[in-house]
Amino acid sequence: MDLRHLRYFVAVAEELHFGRAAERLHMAQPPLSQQIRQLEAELGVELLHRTTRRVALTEAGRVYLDLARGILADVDRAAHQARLVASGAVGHLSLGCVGSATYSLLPNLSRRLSVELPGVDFSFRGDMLGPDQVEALRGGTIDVALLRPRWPTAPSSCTRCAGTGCSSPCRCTTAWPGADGCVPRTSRERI
Amino acid sequence: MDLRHLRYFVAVAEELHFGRAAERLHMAQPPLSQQIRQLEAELGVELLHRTTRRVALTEAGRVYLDLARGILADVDRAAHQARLVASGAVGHLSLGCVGSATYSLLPNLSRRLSVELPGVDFSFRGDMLGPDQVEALRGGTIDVALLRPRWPTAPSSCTRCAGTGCSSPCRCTTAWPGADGCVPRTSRERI
DNA sequence: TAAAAATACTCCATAGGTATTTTAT
DNA sequence: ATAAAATACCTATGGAGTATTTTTA
Repeated sequence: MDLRHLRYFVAVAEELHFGRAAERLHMAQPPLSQQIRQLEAELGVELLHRTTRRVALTEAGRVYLDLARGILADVDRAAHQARLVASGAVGHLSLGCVGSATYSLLPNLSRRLSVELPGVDFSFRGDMLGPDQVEALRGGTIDVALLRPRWPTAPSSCTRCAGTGCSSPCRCTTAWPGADGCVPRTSRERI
Repeated sequence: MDLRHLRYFVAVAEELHFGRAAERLHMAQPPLSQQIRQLEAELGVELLHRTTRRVALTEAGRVYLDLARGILADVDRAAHQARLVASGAVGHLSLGCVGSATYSLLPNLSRRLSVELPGVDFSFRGDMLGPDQVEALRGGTIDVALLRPRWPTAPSSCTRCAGTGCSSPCRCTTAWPGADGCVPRTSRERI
């Protein structure tokens, strides 16, 4: 059973004439007759009652025509939907957010995202720690992490941040005396 | 685009492994890869992100998987439904009924039909004349006509029934003297 | 290095075409 | 007598198989 069978059947059922249906399908009449017979054989049901002079839908044919049309439309819709999701216009997106930005940044961000990407269903998780967000990103729990970037060359020997990057007031003066100020850009600057 | 593409994609998406999916589909791995590539090309969408070591659904793939499963289920349901209708267990049936039986016979009949064929949606037209029922049968307005059978050899020269058959009290004594009683079986007897 | 997907090719099943016959009006 | 579906047979596209290469963890 193929979509081809459904397409052919719909054409014949709409034309009620194998010749015209074949023309509409850009094919010859005999293979069309064959495919319809094949469909009926697979279903074990006569969909079209035909003499050489008249083609008519059976009751089962009428019901199947309706369902076949729906299926063909669904196939098109599915393709369209997949393209929409791939383009990013619709879908789900989960954002993780570090504690300090949860109440300052997130409300405005979420409002603006909803306007710019109305097809996307956003979910936000606030008050997450940096390492937890990395973990969640890896595991797929969140798609986007909002966190402070680690100071590029911050060493794990830093006694204050242990290499994960220091937050605003810290300049690593005691922890990392060699650095010329460990002040990361804030999340706000990145957006 | 074929149902084959959907079936193959569902198998790969469920196994997340081309080799195992091919095995499940009783085919070799290379043609399966080809068909998936072909599906993706037709959609213009990457459904599966794959390296040689890992196969993962994309977001679009997840959405399409859901829709594809639904479509495949609908195809099966449509076949099943067509078989049910062809078997007579479900569908529509329209009965025409002659005037005299409309109030005596029809109520019991409809009640019993609803019980015996619960899947069938009956509609009844009462108070129809014999010739109108024949007309409606031919035109497909009704599927079954309930009427009095014409007396097998009743001549159209009968001045009472004009050949359509006489009703109960008539014995054609004046109209058709040669006959030995023109008493048709009643509709009740036929059921 | 090994497991697994991709590539390259070959083959054959079957969808589709052509010619003809059958059938119902 | 004619229009249209069915039948018979042929062709060729493309789906599936086998062997091999490529890739990444």
